[in-house]
Amino acid sequence: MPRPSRLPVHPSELVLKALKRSRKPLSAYELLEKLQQHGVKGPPIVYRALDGLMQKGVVHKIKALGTFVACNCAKDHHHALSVLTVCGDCHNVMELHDHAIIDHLEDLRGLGVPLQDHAVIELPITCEACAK
Amino acid sequence: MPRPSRLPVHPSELVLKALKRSRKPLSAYELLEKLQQHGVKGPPIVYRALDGLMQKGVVHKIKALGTFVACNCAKDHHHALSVLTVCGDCHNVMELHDHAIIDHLEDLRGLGVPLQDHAVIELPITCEACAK
DNA sequence: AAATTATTTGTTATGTTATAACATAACAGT
DNA sequence: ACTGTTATGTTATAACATAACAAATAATTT
Repeated sequence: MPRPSRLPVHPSELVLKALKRSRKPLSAYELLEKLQQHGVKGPPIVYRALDGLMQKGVVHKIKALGTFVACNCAKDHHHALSVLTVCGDCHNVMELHDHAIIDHLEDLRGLGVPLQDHAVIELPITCEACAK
Repeated sequence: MPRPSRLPVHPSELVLKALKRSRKPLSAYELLEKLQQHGVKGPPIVYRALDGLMQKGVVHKIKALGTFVACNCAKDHHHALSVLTVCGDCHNVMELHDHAIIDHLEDLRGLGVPLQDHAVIELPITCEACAK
């Protein structure tokens, strides 16, 4: 039996690039499908890559949908908090960078809510397009 | 009003009671297991009951955990917004009834965020016990 | 450098959460 | 009681996630 070969490119690079190319959030299995052509074989590889990227804060999980997005912040720009809107109708996701909003949510700490560092807050909305 | 069911008791009653009895959020499959003795046979019955209860606003889904809780508000007390804290460590969930916090989150609308009616906002926290 | 150990990466199998698809029973209006 | 509609029951499967193990790389000791 031939020895199994390692992947030519590191999984987390592949995953991050795929997420950046995608305009919408992707599920782990959508990522897997896309990356199979690059030799990625199973879910654990994708999930481990996602875990690492989430710890670095460059990828967020959308819990409402079970999908993942690349953070589209400027590279060296670290929020204490990430804020995502999720439309309940069309499931579109947007990351908000408006500091008025981010700071407003940070203010919850002052009201006694011990928010996690680098917390990701999902706001269930009805987007303008779906409101009509 | 739900329609009579072939089961001795209507599924949504069974589900709601089970959730109220439980001190912690339950998954649909935990509910199923508990309710099998009452004749509930499959996941869809549980999920449909949960959907109905969520529409009425008496049950919330914790998306971060894939579990469900009974709203412990006063019966006739309807929030425009529900706020849950979820500890990332111990996964404890609490529903907040502090109006300072609820109103603060409502204020997001004034900042241009078209929050859904009866939106459920999950706040990722580290609870006091786990902070140590 | 070789041997030892720890860590990471790859793979298989399985666990968990949720819904599709279809069948049947209850109600409303005729 | 027939028929259309909707709620409910059932089976099967889709979608999401991780446990457990194997193999390879990296780090550490000798």
